[in-house]
Amino acid sequence: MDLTARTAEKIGEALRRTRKARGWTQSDISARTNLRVATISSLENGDAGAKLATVLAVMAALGLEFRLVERGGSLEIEDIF
Amino acid sequence: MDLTARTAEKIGEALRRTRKARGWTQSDISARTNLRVATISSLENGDAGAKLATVLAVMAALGLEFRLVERGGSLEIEDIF
DNA sequence: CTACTTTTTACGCCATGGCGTAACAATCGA
DNA sequence: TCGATTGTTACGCCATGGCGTAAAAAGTAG
Repeated sequence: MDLTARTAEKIGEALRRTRKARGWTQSDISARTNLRVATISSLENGDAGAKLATVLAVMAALGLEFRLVERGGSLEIEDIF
Repeated sequence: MDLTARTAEKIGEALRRTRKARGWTQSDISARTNLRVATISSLENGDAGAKLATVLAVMAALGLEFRLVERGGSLEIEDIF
């Protein structure tokens, strides 16, 4: 699980994929973040208008963090192994 | 340039650092994104209420992209070299 | 097909982001 | 030190996110 994203859609997909990988429902995330299920849904569907705080809360609940990397960026871990 | 962030503050710092590294002013970013200088300033200062679209626009202007990685995650590139 | 779970969408409401514009503060070069 | 560039903050305005609540739609197990 390690996803690159330049768009809200990609971020949404990454969040949903990670959530599913955890075997969690949007309701689970809701409980862990105090965000409504509807908000989680909107975010996973690529709402670019979502607040940064919302994204960060969901990411924290999923145990994820952002890494800001140069586009077309540096050495990939896959390039080594 | 490769920064990890779990908070709006960290993201703001990363954006500012990258912008400086490019030798650009907030006005330059403003021109490339159609966001006001004030908005860039707010974002760089860690506004968690900023919209995802705003963050993505600035990142695109800086040639950055997000990578969603597991927290305390996998092997760091620094661990290898 | 049916019942249950999960996700999506809607309505009214309040809070706030980002806009234009502008002034103020801070940083920097000569 | 001073003028100029860069960055921060403010005001009024409009648009919209996220809230509570609720219902509809989609997905899943039996």
